[in-house]
Amino acid sequence: MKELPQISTTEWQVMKVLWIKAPLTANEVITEIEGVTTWKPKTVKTLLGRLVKKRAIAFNKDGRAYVYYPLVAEDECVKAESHSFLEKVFSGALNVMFANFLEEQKLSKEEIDELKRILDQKNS
Amino acid sequence: MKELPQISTTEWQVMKVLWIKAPLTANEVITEIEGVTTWKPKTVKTLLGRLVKKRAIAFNKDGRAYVYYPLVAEDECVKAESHSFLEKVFSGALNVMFANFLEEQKLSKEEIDELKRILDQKNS
DNA sequence: CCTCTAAGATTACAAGTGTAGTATTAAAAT
DNA sequence: ATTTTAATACTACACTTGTAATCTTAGAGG
Repeated sequence: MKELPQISTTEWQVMKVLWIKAPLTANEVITEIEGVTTWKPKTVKTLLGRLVKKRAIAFNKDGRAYVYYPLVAEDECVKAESHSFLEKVFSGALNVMFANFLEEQKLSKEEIDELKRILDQKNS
Repeated sequence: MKELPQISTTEWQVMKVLWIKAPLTANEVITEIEGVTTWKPKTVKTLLGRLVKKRAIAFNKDGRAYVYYPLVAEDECVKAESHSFLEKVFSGALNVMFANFLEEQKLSKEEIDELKRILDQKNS
């Protein structure tokens, strides 16, 4: 189990496209990101650079261009973020968190049924 | 519906004691916090000052001492934080988030049953 | 009244973040 | 071979955050 770097909110958006579509060149990442944000290309490059420095991603050279890929696993990062959030907001109380989300959010019948299926599986 | 200030991780700890026990003097907050962290008293005072500046809390004077109380509601803040987290990590996909938490975390049978009860209520 | 204490106010300071712009340089085009 | 392009590298810059220390001042104690 490795040390996970701290990944900021904007960096998460970059990681998410890399987790789904890596390997990607900087320009491909920029194209993907432009669908979702209003960031300038240079901003995305900065984020890629910072993620490299943090060792969250790495690249291979293809001529003058870099082709990026993740070094950290998505589920590890998701787990770490989730833990932080749960601690920060709910002091670790998972059931309180669930109850809260279920209160606030509207779920379709299908989603509710899916969650109940998951719970049933856990129960056995 | 008011604008919620940005509340940092450390500031959340202070807010949590105020939400539970306000009104509290700075020293009372410090005492509460000392049970949970290793922060120096001055650190807590800084956080109280920042929260006042952000208008997350306010105070009344009692002689030379300030007595603090929250200006923002806990459930509003919880909701906002939860939304940010859900967006950042799960791109807003609530069911994915649930499934993930249920995968990772261990829940007692009682907790699972409680969640199912909540789900049943939502379903009707 | 004067002194000391302790409360709040101000200052510190490096690292991280959001959001790019400018500089350098290698490769593509002509 | 020289010019142009465009990719990466460096620089910017204000704000937030974590983590306090020092300064100022109003009461508490004598």
